[in-house]
Amino acid sequence: MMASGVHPDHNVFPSVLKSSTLLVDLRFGESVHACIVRLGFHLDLYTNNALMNMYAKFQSLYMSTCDEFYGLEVSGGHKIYVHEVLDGIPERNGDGQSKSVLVSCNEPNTDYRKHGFEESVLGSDDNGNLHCVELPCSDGARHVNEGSCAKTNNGRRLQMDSVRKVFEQMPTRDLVSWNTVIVGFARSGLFEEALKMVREMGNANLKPDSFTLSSVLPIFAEYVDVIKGKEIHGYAIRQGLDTDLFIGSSLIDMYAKCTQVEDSQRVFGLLPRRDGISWNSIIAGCVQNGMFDEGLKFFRQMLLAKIKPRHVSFSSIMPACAHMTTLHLGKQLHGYIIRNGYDDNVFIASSLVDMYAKCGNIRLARCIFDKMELHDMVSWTSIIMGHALHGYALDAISLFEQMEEEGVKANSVAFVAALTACSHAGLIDKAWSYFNSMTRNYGIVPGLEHYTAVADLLGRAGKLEEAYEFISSMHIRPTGSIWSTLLSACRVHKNVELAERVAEKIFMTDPDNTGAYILLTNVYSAAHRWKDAVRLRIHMRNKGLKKTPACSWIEIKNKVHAFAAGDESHPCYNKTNEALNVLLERMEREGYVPDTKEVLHDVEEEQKKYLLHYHSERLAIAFGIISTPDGTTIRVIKNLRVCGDCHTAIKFISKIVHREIIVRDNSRFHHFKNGKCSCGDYW
DNA sequence: ATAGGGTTAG
Repeated sequence: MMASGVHPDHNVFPSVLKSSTLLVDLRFGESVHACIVRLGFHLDLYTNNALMNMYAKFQSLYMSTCDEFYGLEVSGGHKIYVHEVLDGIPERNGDGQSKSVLVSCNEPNTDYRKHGFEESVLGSDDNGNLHCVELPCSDGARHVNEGSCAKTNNGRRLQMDSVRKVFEQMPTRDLVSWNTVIVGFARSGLFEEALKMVREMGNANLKPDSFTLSSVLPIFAEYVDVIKGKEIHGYAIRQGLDTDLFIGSSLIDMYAKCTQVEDSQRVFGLLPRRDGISWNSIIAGCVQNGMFDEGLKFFRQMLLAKIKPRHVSFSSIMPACAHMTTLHLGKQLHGYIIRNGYDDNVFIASSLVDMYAKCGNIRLARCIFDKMELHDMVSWTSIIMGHALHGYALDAISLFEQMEEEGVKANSVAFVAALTACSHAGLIDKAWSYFNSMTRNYGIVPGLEHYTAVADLLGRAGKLEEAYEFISSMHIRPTGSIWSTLLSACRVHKNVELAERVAEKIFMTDPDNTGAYILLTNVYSAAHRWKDAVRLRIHMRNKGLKKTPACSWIEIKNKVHAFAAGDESHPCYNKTNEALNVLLERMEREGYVPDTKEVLHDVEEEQKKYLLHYHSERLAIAFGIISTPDGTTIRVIKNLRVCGDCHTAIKFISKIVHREIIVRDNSRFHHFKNGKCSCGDYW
């Protein structure tokens, strides 16, 4: 059209700009922008709105490829967002050891010095929300590394500056103009600037509409600020917008991210109409809050409502299968995923890798991982954690190294996986090197998970005092759960004195911790301190604390079977029992001597043997053996730690029946084959 | 010309 000499009118440019947006062609868009200015259409409302939309889309596209955009997690659920590295600001010390960075935090009045930044050199900027602080770049720079800043600097803000410039030179602005800018800021993580625009919009006598609200709500979801989120909800109700489909799903998501799933459900229940996204918001909301059954229930209801699951639905629901270790469900979903051609999606593939690993099939997990075209940090982390979970520490470590070679930068979760691998294999030196490198070179602040992995490792390796010191010197308050890992190590290494000290720590914050009582009782029994063991049992009974019976599950032909010691309700109980007796006889002939030390002393020795032998995992294994004569792998899911005697017993069983037996306890899978376990005697 | 939901963590 231009070549033929016809002059474009103001209707042309919005379409052309939309094309450059969809073609992801920034340079073309910029030349169209030049053309607009040259022809004098830069005062046209629609054209300007389209221009801003284009620049904002490029900005969010850039942000979605930039992992560091979310910034740094600091304690208490807060995050520091690194916005950009400022050039041209004189370094205070002049020794090249610091860099000025623009940051903000979702916690007001943050003392950045606490998080490894030097004191603020400029204070807040004119927005009142961004802070210019100095980042020491020496070895002491624990919280940000230069790489993340440099990457951030390349694209961050540049396109949003263009949006702002267009916005400022507009003669008139309508709701769409404001909404476009607000969405742009919100999706680029410049939350405070987005909120500031909402306030200014009110000053310009424009009322936020459904577009505004559904763009602003995700900010409060990210901030985990349910108070502000509720204010928006209230405003939506007053405007009669609370049943809007878009606002509805952002409300569901906001409440769920603030752990108030009941409110999510209420909002969902009041929606007059539901599409795939509203369904997915409620499903994801349940799953993210650990309500797996509820999530599955909604997933089924969605299918019944004839809403076709979208690819997002699968990555939302898969973690439910992973956590509940329902392999048959996961497999069914996998089938659906393949039939719909969703299997090339990174989110879905990663969730499948995780699901198969958690359900005990690391080979399939690896197979899916190897078939993926692109590996991102999450898929790497899933497969590393999978190998760690199965005790294949060396594979996990070599995968971690491969990840780094391919230029994928580890984040704090990836380090949890690496440290967990080390912990399960007793690789102390390797673990320390990861831990130190993480804090020094990656700027990651160790969280509870990292500390737990290291403490667990030290404990398992018998370095009990060192573990005690390590936990005591953490920069965050130790929780009952991290002390529990040490208590359990005290049981393994039979250290009564330390066990008492550790249990004391646990009871200080959680006097009703049943697990801790049981562990301590076991320690006393193993040390023949019967009186103490009994005293503790009586104390527990007086407090009304009951031991939850150990339970094991096994999946045979798509059906889950549960076994608990002393529970005779399974239809095949008698046959299972018989099989177990035959097994015990053969085991004893092979040299198995039951370790009855931790069983209560007031039981006859012969009876102790049987109490031990009718442990839930052995019932499940016996059932697995008689139900699958074809010799396939037996996979048992157990809800407690596999104790020392179980470990020995299952080794014998695997040798006698010549089968691979995989047993999962709370923390990992043990692979038994030919009388050996993948984790050796190091359990 | 503008809007909402997803994968990894003892």
